[in-house]
Amino acid sequence: MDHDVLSIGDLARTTDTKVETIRYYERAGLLPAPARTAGNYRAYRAEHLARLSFVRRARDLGFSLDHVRELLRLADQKDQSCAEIDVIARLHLAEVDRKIADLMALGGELRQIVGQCGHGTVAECRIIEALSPN
Amino acid sequence: MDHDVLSIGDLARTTDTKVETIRYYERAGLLPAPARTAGNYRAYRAEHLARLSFVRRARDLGFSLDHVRELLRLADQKDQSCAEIDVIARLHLAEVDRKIADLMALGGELRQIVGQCGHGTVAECRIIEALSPN
DNA sequence: TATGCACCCTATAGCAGCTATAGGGTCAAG
DNA sequence: CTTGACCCTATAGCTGCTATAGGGTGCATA
Repeated sequence: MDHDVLSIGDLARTTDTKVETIRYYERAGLLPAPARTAGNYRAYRAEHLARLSFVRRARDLGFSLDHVRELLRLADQKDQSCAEIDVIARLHLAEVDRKIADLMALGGELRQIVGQCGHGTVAECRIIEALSPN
Repeated sequence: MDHDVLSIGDLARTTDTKVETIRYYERAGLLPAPARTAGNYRAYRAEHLARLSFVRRARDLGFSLDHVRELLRLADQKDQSCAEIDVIARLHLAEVDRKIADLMALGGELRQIVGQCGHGTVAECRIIEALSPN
């Protein structure tokens, strides 16, 4: 009947996160430890839901847990400049772009290798040849 | 004076691989355990060098250790069809393409978010806003 | 001969970011 | 009063290495 209290399972369903992951985030310092019920169950409130949603969204955007921790800390200082937030986001974007470039180069090489396969025996396989030294 | 025997350090230098990684590959079943010297040092030969080079090349192309193990096994059956090799390579290529697509979508979102930053206070920060629920 | 140094050995723990297990306790419904 | 869904902690596992600790080997030099 406690309408503004959420169990860990409620929170998991609402944010599409596994229960174990939520407990892991707590241990990792991404979520504050909530109050406990008489039976030692975690009792979450709206603020926890907001915070977990923030974490999930940042994770979906590929930020590392370290970056998420930083972003959370900065987000709490409402009167400070958002310069540091901008830096983190730009750094992350640069890394994403770098990863894309790496994967595209790799994909190009792979496509070339795969395209040469003559579907014969292993002895004449161009893929194996491409992987072999000399 | 043993000219066709390589120490683990030699192999490491030649293939640009860390010594620990070579030992790890042996434990992981990617490299056969080589003969040992009187002093219990690993004594590698040309065949090990070739095999490690193959592994490195496959890893550079992003194949998982499981896939590399499979490729090694298949590469040894010279008279079999190379169909399975082709399947592994194509599967991997598909995964690379999928990752690129994911990262591009993510990069697009990030670029939009970063572009909106007005460089004011955290309270008005569009990045934080974009990460926050509601 | 001693000693220093680069190299080698094993075993084990650590990294990210979870996920899965074991072995229990809680709580509401039937 | 038992069943079943949920919750708890602690710990181990995953990938692909990398890094330590605590030793042994082998060669050159003082």
